[in-house]
Amino acid sequence: MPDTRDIRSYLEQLVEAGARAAVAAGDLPDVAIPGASLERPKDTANGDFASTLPLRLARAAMKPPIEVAGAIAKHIPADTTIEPPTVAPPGFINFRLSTAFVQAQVEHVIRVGPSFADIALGRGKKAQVEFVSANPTGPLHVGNGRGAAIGDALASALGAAGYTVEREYYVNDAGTQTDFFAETLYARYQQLLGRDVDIPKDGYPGEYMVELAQMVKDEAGDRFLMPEGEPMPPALGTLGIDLMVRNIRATLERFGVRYDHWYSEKSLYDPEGPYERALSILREKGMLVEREGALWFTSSELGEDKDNVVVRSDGRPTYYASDIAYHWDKFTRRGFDLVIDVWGADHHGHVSRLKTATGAVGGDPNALHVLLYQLVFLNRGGEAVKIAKRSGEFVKLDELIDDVGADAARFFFLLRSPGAQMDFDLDLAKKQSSDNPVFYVQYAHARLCSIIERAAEQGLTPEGGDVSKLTHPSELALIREMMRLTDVIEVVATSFEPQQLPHYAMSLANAFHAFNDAFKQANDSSLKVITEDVEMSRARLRLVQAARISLARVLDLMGMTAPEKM
RNA sequence: GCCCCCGUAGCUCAGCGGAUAGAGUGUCGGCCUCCGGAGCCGAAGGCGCAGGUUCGAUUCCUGCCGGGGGUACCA
Repeated sequence: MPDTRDIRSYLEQLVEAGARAAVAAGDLPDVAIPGASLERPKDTANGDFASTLPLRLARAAMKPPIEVAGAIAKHIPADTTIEPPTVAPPGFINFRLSTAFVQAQVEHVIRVGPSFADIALGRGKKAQVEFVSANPTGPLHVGNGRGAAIGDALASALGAAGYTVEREYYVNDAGTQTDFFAETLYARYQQLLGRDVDIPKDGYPGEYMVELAQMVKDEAGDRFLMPEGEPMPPALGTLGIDLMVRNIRATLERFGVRYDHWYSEKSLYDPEGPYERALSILREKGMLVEREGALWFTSSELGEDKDNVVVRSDGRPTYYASDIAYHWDKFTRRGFDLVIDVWGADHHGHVSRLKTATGAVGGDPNALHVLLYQLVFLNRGGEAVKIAKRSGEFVKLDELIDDVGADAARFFFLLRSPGAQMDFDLDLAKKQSSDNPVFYVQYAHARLCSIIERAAEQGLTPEGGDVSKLTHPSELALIREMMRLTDVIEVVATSFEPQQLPHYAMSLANAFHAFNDAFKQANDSSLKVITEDVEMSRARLRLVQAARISLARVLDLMGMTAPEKM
């Protein structure tokens, strides 16, 4: 007997068996069967699953699709998991799961508990999701929050899909921007100590740099102050980066994101490290040439629109070189089977050449997925707010968390597909905080908990409940909605677009609310979970328990809390 | 110029080759002697334009028109 996890493939086998039997019986000409083509009808009136195989087969079989459907349906073996399949124009074969099968899924959910809806898609494979990875030259802004919500949920979904997943933050603690950051910090630091200096032209004008300088001064006094005209002490830059990374890490923890690795860009340049290894591979392949004093990767020979500099004329490696080394490390040294980089859309010009270079140093470009999320346009009551980091004016992720909370912010970010630009009205987000859809979902979870608690006060528990008593349409609809989580996880883990999660969560919460209020609609108190009928109550409590498990699972995948009370 | 993303309900967005295009919010109309109304039920309202592929296109392809982003020896 299949369960929620494998019902789809089970039905596919039934369809294919039916098609083969139809051919064997002479009801269909001997044509190639392209697979069951099973999908979920939008309208539940058409059943739980539908096969469009007849529509695809019609031409080759030289019969109208509806006749093909009839021929196949006739030969689909009788089975306890489904009702007899029906045929619908223009040529669908519709399947409705048997009530007994649907009811049995309540027990399935309770049995597997927190791992409900896990699938085997990525079993035995290692996946890495790298996300946020903002330069540690300033606090995280709202746009970084979108990347954090997307990357973390994606990692969770991949985990549910069977992958061994690592979350990684790539810390840009080397390179040009780091130098500008250090010089700005030193300028601010000198200003605090009474020196009349300007911050560098390409530096970071934000007010937070003054606060950072103040922190340094508080801790170290004037220890980093050099005589006028002398260069700044390198240790100050390192300290500044460390403080910033700590700040970023704290923000992400407030946001509910935990990384497995914080990968230092600087470490790429260790002796015999990824940088040396990756560049030597390119050199051996004859893909590095010197021109105009710089070292170029001849990427145009691999189909890129131009060559790209990997080592500047002053001898320092470019960001591109770092990324080549970094991705060599991901694939060759660490052996990930699937690598996902979550980037802001402003980096999109970099995608193609990164894939090309990754392939050139021995990685698998097809296993590298760069997920671009479009920028977040902030406004306050309709007036645009710039988030350009270097102008110094941006809204911090911390402020957003203060305003609307981590759960609401995450839910909101996930709701939009990464590829769509999103408007975020900060005033509205604050105002809406009580009727934000996030509360709708969490409220459903809290009520599920409170029903179980209320029942327990009356000595009622789900134990021993007989799920075959669950026959009301709202009960069966709720179970069917729970079962759909398996599909959702598969879609997210293969499309890498996590917006399905919040949409599903709302749908599941709605199915619960409808179930929970059914007695009001029908004006029939015997439809309540807790009624005089003890056996009925136990059965419904069993359903409530399973629904709670399902809803908690989606919330967890989205990185949100599942409150027992609100 | 070239490249990428997006034009779906008043607004913010799902839907990614199938049967009557969905949700939230907003508007209108119902439902509390209720296990928490932060709820439920119902109504009105939409695929930028033009071709093409297909049995079938909101979905894939081409062009056009809008909006945004990229096109550094920045990251």
